[in-house]
Amino acid sequence: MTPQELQEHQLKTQKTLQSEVKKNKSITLSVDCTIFGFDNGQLKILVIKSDYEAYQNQFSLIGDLVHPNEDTDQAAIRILYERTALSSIYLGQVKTYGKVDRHPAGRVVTIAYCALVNVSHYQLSIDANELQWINYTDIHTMAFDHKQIAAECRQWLQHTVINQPTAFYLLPKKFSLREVQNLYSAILGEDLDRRNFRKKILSLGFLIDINQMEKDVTHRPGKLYKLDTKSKLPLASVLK
Amino acid sequence: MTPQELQEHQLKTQKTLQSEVKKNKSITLSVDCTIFGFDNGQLKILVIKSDYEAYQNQFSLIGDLVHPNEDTDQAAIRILYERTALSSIYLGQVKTYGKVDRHPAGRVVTIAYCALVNVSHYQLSIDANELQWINYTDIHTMAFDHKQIAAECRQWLQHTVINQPTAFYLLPKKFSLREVQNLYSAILGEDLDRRNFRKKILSLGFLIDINQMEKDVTHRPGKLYKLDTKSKLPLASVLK
DNA sequence: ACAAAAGTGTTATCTTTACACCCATGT
DNA sequence: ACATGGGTGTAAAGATAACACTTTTGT
Repeated sequence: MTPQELQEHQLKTQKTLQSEVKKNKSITLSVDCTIFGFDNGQLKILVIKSDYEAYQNQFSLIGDLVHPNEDTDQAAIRILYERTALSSIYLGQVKTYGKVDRHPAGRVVTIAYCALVNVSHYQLSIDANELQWINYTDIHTMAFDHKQIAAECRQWLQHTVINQPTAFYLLPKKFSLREVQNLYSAILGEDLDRRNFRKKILSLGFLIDINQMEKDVTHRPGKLYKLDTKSKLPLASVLK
Repeated sequence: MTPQELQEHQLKTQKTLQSEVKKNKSITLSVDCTIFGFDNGQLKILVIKSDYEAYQNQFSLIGDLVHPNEDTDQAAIRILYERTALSSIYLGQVKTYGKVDRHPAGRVVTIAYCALVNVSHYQLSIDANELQWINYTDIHTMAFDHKQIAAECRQWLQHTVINQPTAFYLLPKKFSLREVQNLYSAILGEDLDRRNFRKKILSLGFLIDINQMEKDVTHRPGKLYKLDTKSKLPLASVLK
């Protein structure tokens, strides 16, 4: 999809959602994705300005209705692809939100997914889509129940990264240990002891020293590492 | 609801589900509960014989459609109440299953919940409902994707009981440490060292020695304990 | 020279595991 | 008397946490 097509699609989707929901006498199902990125030492999420009157000027997560002939996991993959043109991402289902009054347009139950993308791979169509990255810590209010959803996705992310090497989806292919530590620190929301962190992360055995050094840093360059591809990341169950 | 009413409700539900789904052009939403119990040293789940031709003589989980004007959490509470007449149970949402072809009647997306009930409180309407408890380890096949759902609920249970004192919902109010250990052992699927287990569980500080002993056991009676009600169990987020 | 982060080990504390004997009750 | 599980402590191993100095690079 070109940026133009994306924009048209998006406008159509957002304009028609309300009427689609209203004419549906039963329950409408949607997917909302909390898309995390990491840039400049900050944990970010990708959001869009809501076009609902009731939520004017508030941000909402990236979502869409699930098509009747589409797996819900596939809907999450589609939504991400439409917005980021990335297909190599980590996707996990987090929780389903089903309160009767959670959506002003009618009865919409939404399945929340968490997505991890590498911001340096992601360059596309932000302007065309009016999407933007905001610091997770800068979120004060969001449209619908999206603040709660984002918060639970963040908790999910915290659990995930301490059990599996999934955080690396947020980093470029090559990275220094400092970047890894800053990332974990941002996700977990706490400072980490540098020596202990390095010992620990190296002892887990999935980082490979690629014999290169950082460049263009204003201090002593650190070694660069990559993730051991043999250490089979659990490439999102939903992407299997 | 009386057992008779329950039975009528159930028959109606099961007969009409197929047509309700078929006449719905969009997506139908259901809730399926994996209801765990603990009896005779065995981890059990409550199941019902499927009345779908394709799944004749196979067991299925207890579930129902979500009503259009009903929170999904409330639907889970309702389903449990209809089947067990218990409202003091632990309920947690586990995962949503949304494959297009997962249900023979059409497009049904189901939200899986895990429920923990105290079998000794539960006496009601099993015959009337054709419900039965089966050993978790005896499950070989189930209708639909229910075997997978039950397996993921079991994993969820394993994670839950090692992080929170939720397992006690499966026990009577008074219990011996042996019963607690057997329960954990059944849930986790591994043997546990008796001395270490006792030290650990007592050190967590939520068990209270009630100065009573077991009766009617064929060996030296053990002390009985109860759960400290001050240790605020996270009474299922969905039950708040 | 200075600022900034890289790189590196040791010690104390806590947690986990492994393991064996005597005791109380019912049959 | 015997069978069954109750009740108890200690030592070794492993994991975690706290902590400071020298080195390399860019400005």
